[in-house]
Parts: sequence; C-alpha cells; structure tokens
Amino acid sequence: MSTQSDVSTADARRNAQREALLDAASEMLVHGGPDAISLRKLATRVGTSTMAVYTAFGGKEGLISALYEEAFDRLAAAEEAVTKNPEPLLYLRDLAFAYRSFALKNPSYYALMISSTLPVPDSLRHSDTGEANPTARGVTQHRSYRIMFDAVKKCVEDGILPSHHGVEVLADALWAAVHGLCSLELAGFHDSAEAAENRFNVTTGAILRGLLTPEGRKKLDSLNQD
Amino acid sequence: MSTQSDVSTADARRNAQREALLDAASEMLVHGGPDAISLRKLATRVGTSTMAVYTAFGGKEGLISALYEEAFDRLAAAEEAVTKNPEPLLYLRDLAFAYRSFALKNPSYYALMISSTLPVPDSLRHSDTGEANPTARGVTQHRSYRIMFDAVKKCVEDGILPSHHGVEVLADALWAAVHGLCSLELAGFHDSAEAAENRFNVTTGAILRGLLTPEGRKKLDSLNQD
DNA sequence: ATGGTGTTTATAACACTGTTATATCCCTAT
DNA sequence: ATAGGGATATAACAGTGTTATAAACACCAT
Repeated sequence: MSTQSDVSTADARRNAQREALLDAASEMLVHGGPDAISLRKLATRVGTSTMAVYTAFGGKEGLISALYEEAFDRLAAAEEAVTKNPEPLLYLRDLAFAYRSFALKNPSYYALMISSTLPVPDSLRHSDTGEANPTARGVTQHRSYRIMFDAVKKCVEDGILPSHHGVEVLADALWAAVHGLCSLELAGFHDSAEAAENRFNVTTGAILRGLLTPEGRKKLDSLNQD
Repeated sequence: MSTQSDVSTADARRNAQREALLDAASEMLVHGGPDAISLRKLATRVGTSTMAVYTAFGGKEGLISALYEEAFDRLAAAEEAVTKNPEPLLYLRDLAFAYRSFALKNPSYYALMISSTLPVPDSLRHSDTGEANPTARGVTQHRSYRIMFDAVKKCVEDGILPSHHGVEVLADALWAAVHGLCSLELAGFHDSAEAAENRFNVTTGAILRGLLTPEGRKKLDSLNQD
C-alpha cells in the first residue's frame, strides 16, 4: 500500500477523506435524520475542519447531494440482488417487495430520497452539465428506476400488461403505489408489521390485477392455483 | 366590536395575535417552504418579538404543529366540498381527485403534511394528553381520513368492494396510491399536466378495479357504458 | 380607585448553524 | 531546490432557535 500510495499520494488522501466524510455523514444521517448533520461536528469527528467539506463537496448541499446519490445506488443494489423470476409478473412482485425492504431497512436514506418531494436540494435540479444526476427527471434514467421499468416492459411484451397506456404510465403507477405504501408504513400508519405487510401485498396485488390484460389475468389465476 | 372586545380584551388580543402569527407563518411557508419560517422575521412582520411565538405556541415546533393541523383541516374542507355522488364508486373517484387538486393547489401545505414521513416534529407524537392530535395514528381519526374511510365503507356495504380485507386496508390502499401519485407529480415526475392527470386516473382506476368484487365489476362496466 | 399578582412582552445574551475571508501549510511540478 | 497552487485551519460574519431577565401590562380583590 505504501508504494501504491506513492503514485499519487494527494489524490488518494483526498479520496480517503472524501469517503471518510461521507461515511461519517451517513452515520449522522441514520442516527438523527438529515438535520442532524452538522458540518462542525462532522469535521471534528473526521479530524479535520469544515473547509474539507467545501473542497470535497462544495458545501453542505453537495454533501447531502452525494448522500442522495448513494441512497439511489443502494436501492438499485437491493433491486439488482433480486433473483430474476422467469415469470415477469412474479419478478415485478419481488421487485416491489425489495423496494419495501430497502425502505424499512434504510429509513433515513429512504427519507432523504423522498424528502425531495418539493424542497428539492437545489443542487439536484436538471444539472445542465451532461453529468448523470439522479434528480426529478433524472431519476428515470437511474438504474433503480430502470430495473423496474424494464420488468414492466417485459410484462407488456409478453401481453400480460396492456400496451395502450404506455410503459411509463404503468411503471409510474406501480412506483407511486409502492412509494405511497412505504411512506405510510414508515410514518407509523399500521397496527402491526404483519398488517403492514398484508396491506402492501393487497395493494400491489390489486393494482397489478387492475392493470392486467385478459391474458394476464388468466396467467395470474393459474399462478394463484399454487 | 369595541364593546364586544371589552368583555375579554386580553383573550381577544391573544387570539388575534395568534392568528396573525399563523397567517404570516403560512405565507412564509407557501413562499419558501418550512425552512423559510424564521421566528425573527415572523415576529418583526407581525410587529412583535419572538417571545410571542413561545407564549402562543410554545416554540417553533408548536407553530409548525399548528400549521400542520391547519393543513389537514384544509384538506378536509376540500373533501367536504365534493358533492356526494349517489354512486359510491364515483364518489370515491371524486374524493381522490379532490385530494390531488388540494395537493397541487397547496403544495407547501401538502409538503408539510407528508414531511412527517419520518422526522416527525416530535410534538406530534401520540400526545398522551387526550387531545385530538393529527399525528401518525391520530390522522386516522381526522375528518380528512374519515371522509374517505366512510366512502370506502359504503362501497363495502353495497357489495362493490369486498369485506374480507377489512375497510382499513382498502382505504389505506387507495390512500397510499393517491399519496404516491401526488408525491410523484409534485416532485416533477411528469411530462405534462395532462400526462400526470392521465396517470392519476389510470392508477386510481386500476387499483379500484383490482379490488372490486364481481358485482362491483359489473357495476363499473355498466357505468363505463356512458 | 388602588394595590398586589401573575402573565405577556421586549431586550439581550447564549449556543448553535452554514458560509466565507485570510493566512498558513503542504504538495507537486518545474 | 524552489516557486507556485491548491487544500487546510483559524477566525470572523450573518444567521438561526432558545432562554434569562426585567419591565410593562391586564386583571382581580380589596
């Protein structure tokens, strides 16, 4: 490691400190939410000054922007970890469940992701730089959205879901329902964990059933035989 | 008014200032979101000192808690303004649309309502005082929730929606979908206003269709004849 | 009407926050 | 080895919510 770090010591140290800041910030995020991230406390925890945040991220906004991107990456990783069921409808169901699991296991990250429901951290608006930036419109280009989109697309190609609505509308419909369900559950709107899970299954099942083509419904009924 | 104010001048002035603070705060909320509410600016705007907020609301938390309650009251008013269609299914559809209209017309208030998806302003947690407080569990006692709940209940009683899931699950399913759709739309996830509206109708229609009983589906098909 | 009492108010201080200016240091490239 | 440039630490600035203190006020009993 010593020789390797000699190649470009400065860049390595920069990256190391950048990740150290990100790690500490994410820990503070998980502990007390986005407001609990204080640049001063963060700096002292990492053993540097607040200026490090400005050189590495351009300020607090850039820092939480980086956390925001990491949240989407983690969600994408959770979705990618889902074994691709050959039955596209079941794969879609598994993806929805993976989304929920992510939200429940990473409530702070999830809250950060959806906290952009209006304030929109400013730095996340259509970056005119060509750089991929997971913001409002940009999210639809991110893997986390693309994975579910492709799964819906497959269902349309197989004739399970209709094509006249457009794939985007179908994907958004499922996304909206899943997101709404997770919001409710994280806010504490449930009598028990089992009740929340049941509600999730009933709702996602209903929205899929309501969108299905006649052929899709036949297939669903045959699957429910098991 | 002069004689009337003589009866209890102090209380009247208190209430007047309380509402003045609330009005100014709501204006600041609409302009720049919850973070744009500064107690100092609020006080100077109303023509008093920051202490007024502490005597009237117990602090900033109490102030936004009051705004939070007002947001739910406004939503309830918007729902109550919906003419009660004798066909419960159509009434439910109109309620959902009224919810969306409220969210689009009052984005700041709506953002405040759903901003409690996790941070939960602390003061809004299950107030052990018997006082009705629209928080997590408490919201289900609020009119804004009750109106939609009763509409769903009516559908169950009419045999349009099944009873084996329980009314709460059905109501939550619709609520979650509508909320998710509004979140997406307010975050800017739509190509045009018409596209967003279409997506809203498709999704809410699908989730209702997916939940319907066989009798309910017949009724829906007959309604779609028009 | 007047004096006492308790609440509401304004002022100022406190402990924070993010940001920025400045000056030092370290590292790299010549 | 040395001049130059970017990163850093220190400190100051402009804010924030909250709190202590003391004056003003309204009310009630005498």
